[in-house]
Amino acid sequence: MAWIFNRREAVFLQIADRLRCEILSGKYLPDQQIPTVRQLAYEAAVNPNTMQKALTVLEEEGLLCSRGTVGRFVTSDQAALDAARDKARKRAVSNLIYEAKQLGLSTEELISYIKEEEEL
Amino acid sequence: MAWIFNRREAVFLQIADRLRCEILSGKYLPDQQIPTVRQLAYEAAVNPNTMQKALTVLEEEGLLCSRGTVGRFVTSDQAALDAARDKARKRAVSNLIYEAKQLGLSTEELISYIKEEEEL
DNA sequence: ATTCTTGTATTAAGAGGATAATACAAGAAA
DNA sequence: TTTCTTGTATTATCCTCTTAATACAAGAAT
Repeated sequence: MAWIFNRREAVFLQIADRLRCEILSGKYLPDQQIPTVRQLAYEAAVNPNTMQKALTVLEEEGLLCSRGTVGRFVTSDQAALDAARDKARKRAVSNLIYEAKQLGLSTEELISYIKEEEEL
Repeated sequence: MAWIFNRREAVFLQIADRLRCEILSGKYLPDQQIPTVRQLAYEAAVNPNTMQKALTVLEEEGLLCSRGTVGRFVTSDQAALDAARDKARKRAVSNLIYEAKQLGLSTEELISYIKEEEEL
């Protein structure tokens, strides 16, 4: 099934976000090969160029590395993966707190909203 | 001071978000006049066209309305404002929870992260 | 050795967003 | 009435993103 993208952000960045999440959440293990550019592009239903651009982002972040013509792999650097996971979490939380403040929500209100949402 | 924008999303959408927050958080009261297009564009340090595009978004949402050549005003429809506030809050919370799940964070972990962040 | 598959690079075309520079209608202010 | 200020519209230019269509080098598979 084609991946879903919003029209606010560049697709290649949304793809990078999604793949980063998948890597950090363990869908792909350290040193594991990921699907080819063409395969991923087909799955996401985007142009191969767009997929490659997204993969380049993750490569520059040190999460993926290309092994010549063999294929592309998740880094084997466990520490780098842990650091990236921590960074992503902190960023997500900071971002929500920022948005909540913009809306005039206190931390307590925010937590109660989250608990409410949880029950659905 | 010039407003700060990221390069991921269209500037006019970021402006709309910011102004929406300001309206919903009470910076501008119902029926109150907001600064002119040109003034806001100057403050944000963007092209007047870009500012107008953002204002049009909020107009279509029913939060702002233009009174001919007099200027632009926050809606006097208190119910509409309340509804928009509620919608914005729910959306922000849902969004964080979604992101948290993507990262493999449980609701409990998320709340503890928020409390941590609060203490900074 | 030959073919396949891999990542990678290039070029062109089109869409959307941002800036710039105006222009205009209409109510407010003088 | 005249001038100012308001929102609004128009046109052109530039940049980024996306798609499309290839092309190529190099290791893998045969």
